[in-house]
Amino acid sequence: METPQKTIIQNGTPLKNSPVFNYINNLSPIKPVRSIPIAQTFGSLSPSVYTPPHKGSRSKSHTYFSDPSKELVEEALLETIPPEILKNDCISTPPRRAAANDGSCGDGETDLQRMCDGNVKRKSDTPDWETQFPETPEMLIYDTLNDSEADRCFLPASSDSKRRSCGGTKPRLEPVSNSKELADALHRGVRRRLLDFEMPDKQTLEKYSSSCVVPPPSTGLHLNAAFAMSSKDTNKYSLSGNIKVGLQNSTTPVLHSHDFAGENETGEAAGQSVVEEVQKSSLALVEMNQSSPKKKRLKSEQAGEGESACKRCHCRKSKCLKLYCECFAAGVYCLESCSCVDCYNKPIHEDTVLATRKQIESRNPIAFAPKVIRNTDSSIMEAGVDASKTPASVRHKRGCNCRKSNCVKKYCECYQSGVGCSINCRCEGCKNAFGRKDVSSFVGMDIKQDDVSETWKTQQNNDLVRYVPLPPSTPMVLRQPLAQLPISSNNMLLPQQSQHLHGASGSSLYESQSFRKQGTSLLSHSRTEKIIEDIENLIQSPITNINAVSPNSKRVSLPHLDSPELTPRRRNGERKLLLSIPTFPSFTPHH
DNA sequence: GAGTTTGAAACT
DNA sequence: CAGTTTCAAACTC
Repeated sequence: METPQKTIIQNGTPLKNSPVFNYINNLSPIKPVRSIPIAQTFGSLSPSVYTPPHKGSRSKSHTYFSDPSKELVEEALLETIPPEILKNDCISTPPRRAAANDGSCGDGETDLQRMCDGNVKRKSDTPDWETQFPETPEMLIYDTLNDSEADRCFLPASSDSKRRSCGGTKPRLEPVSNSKELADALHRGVRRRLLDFEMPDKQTLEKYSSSCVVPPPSTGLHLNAAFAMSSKDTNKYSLSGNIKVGLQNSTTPVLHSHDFAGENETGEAAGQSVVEEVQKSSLALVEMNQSSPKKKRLKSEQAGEGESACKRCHCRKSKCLKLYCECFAAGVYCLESCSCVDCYNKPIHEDTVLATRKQIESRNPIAFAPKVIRNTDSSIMEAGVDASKTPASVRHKRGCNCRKSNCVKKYCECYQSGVGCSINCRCEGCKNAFGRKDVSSFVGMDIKQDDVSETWKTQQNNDLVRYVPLPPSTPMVLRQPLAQLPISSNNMLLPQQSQHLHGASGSSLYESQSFRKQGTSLLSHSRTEKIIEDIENLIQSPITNINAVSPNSKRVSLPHLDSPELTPRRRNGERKLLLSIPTFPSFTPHH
C-alpha cells in the first residue's frame, strides 16, 4: 500500500509522510471496487437474497459460515485501516486472507499479506502505537471489550484456551508475549464471528466483543478491539448489508477520546482521529444487528459471576430452532453455557438449523435482520430535520407492540435496544425514554440524557453504555458521516449520544476529543469533508438501508425512512423495500 | 430460584 | 389479516 508521494501542505504543515496522508491517499482506489459486490447481496427480498451456503474452502470448521460479501467488507475494512493500525501483527487481518492459499484467491500473496508482512517488517522502525497513544490500549480494552461472552463466540470453543474464560472477569491488560499468538486467536475469533453468520446479531456480536479476549496494548489490538466491540452490535450479518448501519453502531465511544490529546494540535492528529473513526466505523460494519436482550442479561450476569456469565438461552420447548431462541435468532449456535433443553441449535445439527432458518426466512426474509436499524440516508437527514436532531433514524425495524409496559421496560424491544419508538410501533401508552412514538417518531430522540431512566442504564450494565459528557462543539461534519448514529456497541443508541446529536452540549467518547480540541482547523474543513467522503464511499454499499416488507404482511419497515413522503406504500399499507436488505446471519455452513 | 408478567413469534 | 396460542425473556418476590 505504498502511496503516491504527493505533497500536501495542510496549514503549512507538510503531511506528505504522515500515516494519515498515506491512508487518505489510498482511499479512493478502493471505493469503487468494494461497493459493487456488496450490493449484489442485497438484490431483493426474495430468499435468494441470502447468499447460499458458501462451501468454500476457507474454513474447515463446520461452525464457520461464510458470506462473500463479508470478504468484500473485510477487504474494504482492511484497506480502510491505515497501515499504522495494522502494523502490529496484522491482528486485524481476517484470517481468510492469510489462509487463502487454496488458490481461490489468486495469487498466494494477497495485498493483505503483503501489507501484513510489510507491517511486520516495519514494526521495528515504526513508532509503537502504544508509544504514540499510550492511553489507547487501555481504553480499548476496557471500553470496547468489556462484555464478556466473547469466549463463547469469539473464540472457538475448541481453541487453546487458556484463553480468557468467559467468566465475568473484566478484561485484563495482561500483555501477550506472543503477538502472533494473539493475532491468531483474534483472527479466529473475528473469523468465526464473521463467517459463522452472515450477520451476527447484535447479541451475538456483543458476546464476541466481550472481554474474554484480551487485546494487547497495540494498534492491532485496537483494530481487533474495534471489531470485537463492533461486533457487539452487529447483528449477524453479513457485512454486506447495512454497512451504514454498521457504521452507526460503530460509535464506539471510546477509542478516540483521549488518544490524541497530546498531539491534537497537529493535522496528523486530526487525521488520525478521522482514521480511527473510519476504522471504528468499518469495524462496526462487521457487527450489526444483534438484538440485545441476552447480551444485557449476560452482562449483568457476567458482572460478577464466573461461568454463569456465559449463560445464554434457556429455551425449553423450541429446541432453539425458533426465533424465540435468542441464540438462534442471533444467528449463533448455542453453547454449553446455554441452559436450553433439547437443543438443536448446534453444529452437529447444522442441517436442521439451516433448514429451519431457511424456512423462517422464507416466511420473513428479514427475520434475522438486525432488530434495530438505522436510516443513514444523509439526504433525508439533511432535508428532514436539523442534522443535529435526527437520531430518529435509528429505530426498531418492526416497532413494538407493547400494551402494558409502556415501553419503559425491556419487554419493549425498542426500549431494550435503546431506541425510541416510532410510528411503526403500535404500542399503547408509550413512554419510551428514548423517544415516544407520538413525539419523536421522526424528530429523533429529543431527550436528554437525564431523561433516560436510570433503570435502563442499569439494565445495560454500565459497560454497555458509557455516559460521557458530549463535546459542546464537535463538528458534525466530522462525526456524522463516520458515525452517524450514536449507537453503542450493542447497537443501542446511547442516550447521551442522542443528546449529542441534538446539538446539546456534552460529548461522547465517540466523539474524538481531538476533534473537539482542534475544532476543524487542523484539517481544513474541505479536506476533512473530503476524507470523510472518501471513507463513506468506501464503506458504503449501494444499498445501505433496510426497508423491508415482511412477506407475511407483518410490519417490517424502517420507521425513519418509512415516512410516507419518502417511501411508497403499498395499498395495504405496507412499504416497499426500496433498497434491499443485507444478508443476515445465516447458518450457512462453511466447509 | 420460583413464579408472574409481558410481548414477540408462531400458529390457526 | 386478525385472533389465539406458544414461548422465553424480563421482571418480581
